[in-house]
Amino acid sequence: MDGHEHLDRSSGFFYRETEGSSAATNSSYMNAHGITGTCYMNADYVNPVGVTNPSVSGQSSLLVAAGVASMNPPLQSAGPVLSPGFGPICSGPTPRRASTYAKPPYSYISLISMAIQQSGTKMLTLNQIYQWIMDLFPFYRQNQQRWQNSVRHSLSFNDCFIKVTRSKDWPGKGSFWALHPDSGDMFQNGCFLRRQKRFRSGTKACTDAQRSGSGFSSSPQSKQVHLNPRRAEVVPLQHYHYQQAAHQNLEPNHPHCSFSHRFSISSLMFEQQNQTPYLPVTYGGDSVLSEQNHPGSFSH
DNA sequence: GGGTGTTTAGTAGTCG
DNA sequence: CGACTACTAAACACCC
Repeated sequence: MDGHEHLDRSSGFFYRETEGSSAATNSSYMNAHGITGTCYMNADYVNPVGVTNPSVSGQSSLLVAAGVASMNPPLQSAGPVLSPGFGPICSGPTPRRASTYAKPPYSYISLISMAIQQSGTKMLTLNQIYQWIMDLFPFYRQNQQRWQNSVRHSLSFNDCFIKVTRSKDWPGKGSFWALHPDSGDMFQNGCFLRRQKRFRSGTKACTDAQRSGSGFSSSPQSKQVHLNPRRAEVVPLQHYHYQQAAHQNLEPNHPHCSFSHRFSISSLMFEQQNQTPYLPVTYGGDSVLSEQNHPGSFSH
């Protein structure tokens, strides 16, 4: 954190201290209650700066569905900041333009999960995850060393992420990272704001047999699988993820998910499939999604 | 050498 | 209040 920006994980709101305010953590909560600071809602997370490709609308719809952003964030609005379709979120006394980007209300685990899930191959390299996060959330274009360290830590530390090592036939830097097949119910109601429970590999029902025949061979003592690009091109795991997601918490009609949360991946997928084609955002010619079928071709 | 991956430690917020 | 979760920092090893 910057020491000036604070996330209220319970509400999903992000608070920014006014200039000159103390960096002490206590003051942030005074701000959160509207005493001295300004409350920003989701529409402030993504800024169109650097977005020049009109195809961004597709991604915008996805983000709006997630409650993340409008591509026209009310940075200069004088009244209460509105969340798209959800009414006033916070009515701080002196809303002011954000000098920097607000931190998204997602944990790193959420961000990584979203990046992986929305990728065509359901697995990304570390650098691809970095890029996805930075492309969607300008906040993360700063202090990269700090949050990228946290991302690496999250990938290693959390059992919900599995490392897919490259085969010798597929050389390159770094491994691919995928979601554990049984990690689908981590997020309450599919909401990415906060995990319902921590995924632990000890509870996993995914066996080596499930992975066998899919191009993956599992290392029994680690959360590592091996990718054989000749054999399966990760498609089976991809399907497995889709089915897992669709029939677990990601399905709006699932008994454990009686509503479609606006921060849920189901909302993202619904928007993507039924409203606006999910076109890649292009920054400097690099496409976030253009390499969906070519995970190894993503380079920056 | 830089990127990647692992691990440990400390701190803080959330939840039951 | 304790357990859990998340974030951050740091150190270290490995690999391309």
